[in-house]
Amino acid sequence: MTDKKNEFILQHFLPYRLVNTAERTSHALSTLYADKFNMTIPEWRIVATLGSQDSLTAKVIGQKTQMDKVTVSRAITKLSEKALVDKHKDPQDGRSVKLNLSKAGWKVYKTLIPAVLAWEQQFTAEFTSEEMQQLHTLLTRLQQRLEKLGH
Amino acid sequence: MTDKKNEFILQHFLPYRLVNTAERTSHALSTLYADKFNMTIPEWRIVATLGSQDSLTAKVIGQKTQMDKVTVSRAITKLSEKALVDKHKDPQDGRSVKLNLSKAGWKVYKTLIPAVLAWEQQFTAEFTSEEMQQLHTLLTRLQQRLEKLGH
DNA sequence: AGCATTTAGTTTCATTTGCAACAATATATT
DNA sequence: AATATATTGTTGCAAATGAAACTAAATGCT
Repeated sequence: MTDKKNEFILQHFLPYRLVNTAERTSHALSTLYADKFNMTIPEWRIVATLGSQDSLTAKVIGQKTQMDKVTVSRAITKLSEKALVDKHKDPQDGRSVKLNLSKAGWKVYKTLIPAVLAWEQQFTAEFTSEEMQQLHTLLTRLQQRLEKLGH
Repeated sequence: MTDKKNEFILQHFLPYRLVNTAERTSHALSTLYADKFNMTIPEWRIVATLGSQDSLTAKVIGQKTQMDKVTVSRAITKLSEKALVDKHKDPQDGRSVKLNLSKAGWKVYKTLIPAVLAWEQQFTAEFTSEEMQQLHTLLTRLQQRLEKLGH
């Protein structure tokens, strides 16, 4: 009988499982904003962020969404080209650009939010609210742990 | 007083939280195989997979690791160039290639596994085994849910 | 056997991504 | 005030990625 005690199984390895679940979730969700609105993840995140709080700079959006400034910059350029966000210079700081959802951007936002919330509802339909609470707590603790380990 | 009940907050949205936690975890872990061994995620996954079960085809590896066949193909090419895996034609099927870790591949595997397990240990150090069990169960159920929803 | 269909893996192409270098502006130091 | 340093955002470049087209081999069908 071979010794299985020390065997490493990728499919049981937490980082792999996290990434795999996240990727599949993300891909499933993306059909909502990609198929209908031809938006990428960064674009969706920016629209979602500006929807809750208007007039943010690219920098702040990067901090809030944890995205690289290059990613944010490029997504903003696209959203601006699509006329979903308006850019206007910050009078306080000539380097910054303040961003707002345009009328069309708000329309997309107001369509998208119910859709993603409905999807999340479906996704978590079999979880009790205690289990959801558990899941969120565990994710928070993992993130805190990452920070403690320097990431 | 503004109505906050229906406000959408990206940072509380489960898919975002999953992806964010996973990305950060993955990035943290990648220092182990990227910095020292100059390996990508697909390469690491393939080495890890071949370490537990030898003589697999690219197709099987793709199924086990949930990676695209293109990704697998390219990672195998690189691993083969680096002489970490040996390719040899399947005598049963001329289209398939059977893959094995080379001597050097095993050496990398034997170095990497303890390192990633140690890292996982650190990462989850503050979780009780019940909490780990909970987390794994929740991830499994999310994945089952994704499948049920067609993903 | 001969032809169509499926399958394993590779290549091509277009897109995404991140790091590093950069330009423009703001802040700190002297 | 002048110069150095830091910060915001963009661009260039190189690597990673995935969809679709492709090659070669195997299987199914007549």
